[in-house]
Amino acid sequence: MDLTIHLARGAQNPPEKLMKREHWSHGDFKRIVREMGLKVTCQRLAILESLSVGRAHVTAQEVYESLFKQNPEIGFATVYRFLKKLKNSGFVTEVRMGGMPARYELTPRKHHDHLTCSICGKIVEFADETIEALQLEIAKKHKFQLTGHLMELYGHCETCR
Amino acid sequence: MDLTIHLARGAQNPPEKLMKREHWSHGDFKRIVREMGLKVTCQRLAILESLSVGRAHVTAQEVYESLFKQNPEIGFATVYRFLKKLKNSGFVTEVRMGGMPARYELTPRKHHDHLTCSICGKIVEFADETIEALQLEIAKKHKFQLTGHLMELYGHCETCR
DNA sequence: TTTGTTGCAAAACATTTGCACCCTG
DNA sequence: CAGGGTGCAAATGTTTTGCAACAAA
Repeated sequence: MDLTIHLARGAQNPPEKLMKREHWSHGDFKRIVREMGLKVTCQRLAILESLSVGRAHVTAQEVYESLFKQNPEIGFATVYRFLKKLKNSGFVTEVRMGGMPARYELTPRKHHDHLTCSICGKIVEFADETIEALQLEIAKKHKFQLTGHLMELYGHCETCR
Repeated sequence: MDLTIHLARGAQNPPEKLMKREHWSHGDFKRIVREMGLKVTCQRLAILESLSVGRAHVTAQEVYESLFKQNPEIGFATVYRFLKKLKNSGFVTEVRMGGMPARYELTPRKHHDHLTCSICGKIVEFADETIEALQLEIAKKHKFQLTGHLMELYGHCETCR
């Protein structure tokens, strides 16, 4: 049973020292790829670059298109393949909304959940200590050891109402 | 952008009197279809029948296959089309796990969320008023009108630890 | 009779995979 | 130079749609 997709927190976490930085340099990206036991290629660096500069929550297609504009010598298979590896290593987090294409973000240093407008797709990040605590309690009550959770709120944003 | 699939609660709810029953008769199904403003056909009744007897959380393909065995005169387009209408009317709830095909169940009468063991797959249902209230507050703070939510907790159950 | 519904086949869509070539380590 | 990584194209799997025939109201 593979539930890693759901783990907004939990799952494997990347090494602390790499996740501490707020902004990323070319060198960090190389280190990340090596850390994963993979070969460093310019495509992989470009994918990481693209994830770090654009706005969060991009689809694989969006990553591919933004890279294609700069250098048409890239295939979407590479994007999908590397994104999947990044997800499995915990460096990126995959978020899915219904039947929509998956969206990716560099795994945030501090945990948060999402509030999504179901009309325009706008995403607001939030964190709520109390809810986190209550979740732990619920797990404890049922004698579960909590390893992760998924919480997404859906609604209509101010401009779409 | 359609996210109604996520609405574990919220969205349009079916008329109370129809949701009160624990078991369904042929007559109930007819009433449900009429309630939705649609024509009553044997395909639609068969789909509802299939949802009510089998185990919960079936895929559209599973519904189609089970109906096809009894009567090969049915197309999957019909299943998908009616399932979507049932979902929009709130009579069935769609659940998605990662990239897997959508699964459907007759909308449960009382709202709950799930605590899942990621080792053995055991599912515990729970409801927490406080969390529900906090979610409403979070939405309000960001000027969203909350229409639904998705909350799944993952962990290891007592026996799997 | 009128309008909604059906099955079929084809399209749409996101994602994965096979393969010959290429590049990193 | 060995083994992974790449782009391309084709395959996959789910869901949607166009359409002519058809059936419920």
